[in-house]
Amino acid sequence: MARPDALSKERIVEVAMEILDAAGEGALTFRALGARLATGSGAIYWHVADKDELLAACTSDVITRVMAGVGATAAPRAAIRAVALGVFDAIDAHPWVGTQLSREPWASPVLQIFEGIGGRLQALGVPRRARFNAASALVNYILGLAGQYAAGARLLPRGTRRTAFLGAVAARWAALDPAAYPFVRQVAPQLRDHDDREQFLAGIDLILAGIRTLR
Amino acid sequence: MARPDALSKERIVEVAMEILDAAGEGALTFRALGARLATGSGAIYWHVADKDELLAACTSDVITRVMAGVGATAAPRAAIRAVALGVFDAIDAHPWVGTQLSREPWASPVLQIFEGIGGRLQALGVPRRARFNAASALVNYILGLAGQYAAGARLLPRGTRRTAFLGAVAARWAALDPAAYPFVRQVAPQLRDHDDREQFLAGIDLILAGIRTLR
DNA sequence: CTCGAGAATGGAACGGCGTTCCAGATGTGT
DNA sequence: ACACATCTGGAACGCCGTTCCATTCTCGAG
Repeated sequence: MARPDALSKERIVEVAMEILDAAGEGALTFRALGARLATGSGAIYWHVADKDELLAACTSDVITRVMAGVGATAAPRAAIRAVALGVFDAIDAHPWVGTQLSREPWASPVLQIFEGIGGRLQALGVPRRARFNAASALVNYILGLAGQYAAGARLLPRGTRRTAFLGAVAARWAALDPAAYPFVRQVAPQLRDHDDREQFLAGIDLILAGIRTLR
Repeated sequence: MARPDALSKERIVEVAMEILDAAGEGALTFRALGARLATGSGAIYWHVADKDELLAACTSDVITRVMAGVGATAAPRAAIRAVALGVFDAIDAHPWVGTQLSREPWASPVLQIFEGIGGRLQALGVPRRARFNAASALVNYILGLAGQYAAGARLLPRGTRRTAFLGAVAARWAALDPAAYPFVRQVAPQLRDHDDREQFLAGIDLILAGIRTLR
């Protein structure tokens, strides 16, 4: 043991995240990983059970850091917003995290988010019975965005300006059948100009406003 | 043309849905499809561009039927709930729809849902400027559930009782570190006994309550 | 009625994937 | 120094989506 170039789960996860960030989810294969680590794919399996475990470890890494960053924000409303924004920013920086969160919602990262949000609901004055539903609603909303954002990243030709992309989609929306899609046509201009992060936060605030009516 | 056993996109989609419903997303391959249709995989490509298009066609089929079923429900709040529940029930019956919705949120089925919800917001008294965000929040929430439900279906050994499964997860939640997961431990019993559909609807109502504060 | 062109078919072949297998290298305790 | 467990790396397996192409089928023009 203890060769200087030794393989380890940590090193594998580290390189896997580099590949994911640099080239997207499709580029992470055990062969690519082996090449980057100058080894064969078989060696990797000594440290990692399978691809699912590897992706879970990568995701856990990111989300654990996010939750640590939120720390002990005092005000419960601010803390919930901080958790949500932390997750949003993590997905923005690493779109593959979005895929993973919505693909394995029973895994530890989602549980951490659930705890981070649910734990502040009592302080918000939410009655005990309603807390489970309230926390689920917030987490569901976050996971919905996670999947959507990851899908967008999958679609975007690497490096495409997001504004150009939104403009193209907005144009397609505006060209829809007015009889079948009046609402979509109406909001097409807002799609072109909207800010994802702001809209995400507006949704969180909407749910928080709904939660306040439970008191 | 017009042989009695002729292949067609409709027939392919129909059989694909049978496979998806009977054996899950993993079982849908062009080879399996070819076997069921008594043809080779090459013939299928004459009618369908690729697997993505095939899955999109299957999903579109399901969601179009859902939206038609909702029809012209008069009261806007009831209509929004009907759309949401229709989507929920469709995913419950065909979990692969959940995967597909959250994997391709820019595609037509999600747009139909978006229109079906957004179109009623004006009648609900939501100010014009807030409608885009409100509709997005509801759709995001629905897509979050979609992904989660599909993930659950992927995990469940075919035919496992859902209650047994929930009991097992609840037990795992109850066994977590009390210092790190106080909230999750607290709600574990509620997870065991909760009804997915009710909880989903409670989330919709929570967001609708939040939307009402916008008036 | 014939027959050629386009539509449609089906099965072989390609490249790539996750995963398994195993012969060998490497470092450690005795 | 030697046996042994740990660890490595590359070949091989069985799938997958997709492409390719020789063949069959259908129908309208001559």
